[in-house]
Amino acid sequence: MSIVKDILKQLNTAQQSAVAQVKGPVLVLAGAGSGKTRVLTHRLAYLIAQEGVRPEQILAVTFTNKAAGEMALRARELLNLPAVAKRFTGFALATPAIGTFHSVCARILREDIGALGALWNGNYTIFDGADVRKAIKQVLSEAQISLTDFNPRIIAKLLDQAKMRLVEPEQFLDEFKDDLPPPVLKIVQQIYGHYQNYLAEVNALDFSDLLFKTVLLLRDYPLIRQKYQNRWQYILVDEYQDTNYAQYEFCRLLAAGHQNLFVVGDDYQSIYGFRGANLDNILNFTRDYPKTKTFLLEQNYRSTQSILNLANAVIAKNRHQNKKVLWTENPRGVLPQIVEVEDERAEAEFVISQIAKLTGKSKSTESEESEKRQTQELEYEYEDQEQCQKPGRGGILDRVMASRRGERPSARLNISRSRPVRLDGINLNTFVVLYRTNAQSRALEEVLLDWNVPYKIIGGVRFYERQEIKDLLAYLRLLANHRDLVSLERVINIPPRGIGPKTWQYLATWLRNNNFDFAGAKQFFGSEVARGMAGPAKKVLPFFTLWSALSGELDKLSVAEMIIQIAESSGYFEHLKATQLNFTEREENIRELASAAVRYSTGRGLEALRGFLEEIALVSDIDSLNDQSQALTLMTIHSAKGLEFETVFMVGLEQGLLPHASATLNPAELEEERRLCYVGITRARERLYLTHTRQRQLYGALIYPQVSEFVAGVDRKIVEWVRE
DNA sequence: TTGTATTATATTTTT
DNA sequence: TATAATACAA
Ligand SMILES: Nc1ncnc2c1ncn2[C@@H]1O[C@H](COP(=O)(O)OP(=O)(O)OP(=O)(O)O)[C@@H](O)[C@H]1O
Repeated sequence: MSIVKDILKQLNTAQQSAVAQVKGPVLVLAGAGSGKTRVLTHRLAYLIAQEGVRPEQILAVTFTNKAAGEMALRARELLNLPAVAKRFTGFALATPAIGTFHSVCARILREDIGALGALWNGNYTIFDGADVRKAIKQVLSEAQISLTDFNPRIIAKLLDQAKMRLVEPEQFLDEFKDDLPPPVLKIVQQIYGHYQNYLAEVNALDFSDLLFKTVLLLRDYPLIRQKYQNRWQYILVDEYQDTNYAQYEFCRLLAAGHQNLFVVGDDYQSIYGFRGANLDNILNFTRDYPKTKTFLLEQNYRSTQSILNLANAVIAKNRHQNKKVLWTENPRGVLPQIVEVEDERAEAEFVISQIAKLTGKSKSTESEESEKRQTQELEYEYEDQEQCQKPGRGGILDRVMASRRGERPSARLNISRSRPVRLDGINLNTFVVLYRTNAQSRALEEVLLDWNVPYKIIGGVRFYERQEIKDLLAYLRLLANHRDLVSLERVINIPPRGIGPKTWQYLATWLRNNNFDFAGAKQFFGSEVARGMAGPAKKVLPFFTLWSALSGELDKLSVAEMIIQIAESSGYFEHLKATQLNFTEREENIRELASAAVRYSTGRGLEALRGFLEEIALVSDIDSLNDQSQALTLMTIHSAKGLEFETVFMVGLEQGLLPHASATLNPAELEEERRLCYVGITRARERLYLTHTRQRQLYGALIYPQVSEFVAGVDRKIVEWVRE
């Protein structure tokens, strides 16, 4: 069969053997850029084309939604199927289930959470961190526990850890006795129990619950377990080194029968320890699955020899890891540079001037020298320029950034050595700036703005976290799940209806005592008002009238229409106009939310609404990254996982930043920081610049950092040390 | 109840 | 340094 041949043709022999190992557990353990993701994608296609596996029998788990989309697209290409724009939105026939752990679990729970016998149903709301903290506060105040003694942030973190370790409230005392002193332990356990009850009452789940509850379903309910074990005969998992215990159990339970579990990963790249990732999942895979066939991929296709040399030198200092060989046939390339600059602004200016030099837009002598050093790969950058001129349709974030950039389509630069340089016509997408903390993006942003360089920031304050967006989403969430008290509290007085804490307490209690009967509430408060009763009834009645009108229209309107309908009929737009100086911008954002809804689906009713809300709850900023919009991308090293760029700038290579100050004492955390450094370095295909400053503004104070211990003292044969 | 002013507080990475 | 929590006046 020629399709199968084509699939295998694009792989080396080691990759081919891994792809063709159809049955049983398979571990692909390999370094950065060795084609792990490629192997996973090709295996997906291979199973269908060669083995005749029905697509819907395959589950592929990726680390981001974006990776899921790309994998689906690539697999269809390999199978000669026409591309479809549609995303994976359910467990459809004739398509494999491809998604993140969270999105796959969210869908399982939509179908089956009712089986748990608690108050949750398929319309559940997904709580983000802010919602969780509000819920915890509510629980604390009900239990009369002092907020100052038990910081909701810290509680949230503990409960998150518990769930990632599959610890239920009853087991909390045993499992966390080494982590907390006894009196605290006892109280946190109580809070945990109350919190879970509260979530059930308001029909909500937090991020960790998505996995936690799914694993409980699979573990304790044989019929459900069998259903999914039969549904997915083949399970593929990318980035396995960053799975936590709950995810490990999820895979183990699903694969328990057929054992067709195919995982790929790189222990050098485990960087999500703070999210419960357990390196031992991958290191002990062969012990947990004795029949495992292991494949090592040792050829790197991404980076130049010079970049790999540095990467290997950095990671060699770690102890808790498998030894791996990584080589490449790629050209030696230019040496990575470690550049010392004055401060964080100079850091940003270095990035800009270096881009100008590399793309030959500068006439300065330095740039000619550096041009001479370049390898021939630069050529195709120029070819790409023309095609990439038009700014892409892009996601929400692109639009937001574009509007922030204003009307200036081209970038005019003044390099510090005074010659004006234009950066237009340059494909900025081949560059990326990586940093350890989001806060570092601020200085970069300022300088880029000064110099009119188009940029986009991944992470930080996200579009969906803007106030007006959260307000509108709260209305939508309430329509999908009217028990969601956290959303109700948010919108009950927006726009202002004269409802403060007292009336809110009264209303919340009434609803909880009356089974969240909104129709009943409207009647009850209506009759109170009719009887001429003063007090809360008069204030809350308009809200219930609004709610009943909106929910009556749910089936008639698309999500986008509903968004506008809410903003208009609730008086939200007017409220913005009356109270906000930048109300046009905020109104624009709301209309942009509506466009996002259209892009998701034009369907009507609860089903469409639920899907849209789920999508929004689970998107990460990185999902909006596309290569069409012409802008320099800035992101954390964490977000860059799995990506590659021709030129990478890593900024802030300093003690205290990378490794981060909070990790320098603990050897395990220090190793994770070093892996983070390794991940950053190995994103680069051709050129790599690591910068560090002589002085930097940190939390208001001026500090004089040392160069990062990860690169300090690296041989001049491996890196070029530069002082600006 | 609402809006503003002051003060405290924590500043790593994210689904 | 920013944001959140709190206090107080209108
Ligand atoms: N056999 C091959 N022939 C040519 N190019 C390949 C081959 N295998 C992988 N590549 C290329 O190497 C690069 C890295 O591949 P991929 O992203 O799959 O690696 P990875 O191991 O998942 O990397 P990482 O662990 O860093 O995320 C990609 O550009 C890919 O197209």
